[in-house]
Amino acid sequence: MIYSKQRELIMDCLHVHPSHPSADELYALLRVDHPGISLATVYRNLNQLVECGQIMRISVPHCADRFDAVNDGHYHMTCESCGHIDDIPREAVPDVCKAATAATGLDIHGSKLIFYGVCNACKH
Amino acid sequence: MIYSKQRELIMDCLHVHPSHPSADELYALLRVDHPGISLATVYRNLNQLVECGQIMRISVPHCADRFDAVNDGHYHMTCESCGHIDDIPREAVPDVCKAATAATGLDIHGSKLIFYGVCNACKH
DNA sequence: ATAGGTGCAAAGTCTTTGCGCTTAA
DNA sequence: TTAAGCGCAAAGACTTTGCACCTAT
Repeated sequence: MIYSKQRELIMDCLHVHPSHPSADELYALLRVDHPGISLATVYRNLNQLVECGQIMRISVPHCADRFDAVNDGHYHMTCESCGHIDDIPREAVPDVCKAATAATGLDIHGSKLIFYGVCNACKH
Repeated sequence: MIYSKQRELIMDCLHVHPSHPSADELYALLRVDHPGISLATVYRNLNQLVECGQIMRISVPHCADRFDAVNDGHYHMTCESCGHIDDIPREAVPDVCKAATAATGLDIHGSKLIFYGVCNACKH
């Protein structure tokens, strides 16, 4: 993967905004300082960065994908009230793949897990 | 929810085809015997049936939703090779919500979990 | 030099919605 | 009778892609 200024900007932006922005939100953020950047470029680079493991894709059914610069296998909870996404550490969740493999004998390679709930800000 | 012939047909079709069809696949199946049915009706009824808990929606990121007439909280594995969806019994997987709630103190209401792997037919 | 990246606009996929007509209760 | 459902076609949300130009190596 050869260097590109745009990819660096996207990576930086994700680091500065750990709020799990969507491609669109990222695009809006980037355009402030780089009005020439294109939404297609944002999508293309996000896909590349996910592909090579530098970032993490958060797929919430029926919502735009969100992205996380921290790719350490942690999980996420989406707030049903405000849409905010909380991080849930990896250690908080048992290894479902291992369990399902042991119980079924299936050849399971991975899984996607997303939690739904109410964030602390909305609870109060 | 008042009775509708179309909804009954959709429900029947889902029972006859436990292969977790998508709205489109269901539409194609239904049209064989009921050429007048509309795709919008299929979508509307599937949403209603999910809403009232009669069927289960299977959301695989970046794929059309699939539907399962058996709504007992079991899980699914999508085959990375052929797209086939295997059932994984509820008991095969630990209660991730309880674990995550205990570990984080967050107010977690539910979760979506999908497995990726290779089905037995493709493995051989 | 050339493989890969970019911006733009168009297209693609899946799903929902507005509307006038039909049907269950 | 009237609230709910239907079929149709149009629109919506999100994402990808084709193309001509640009840039890193």
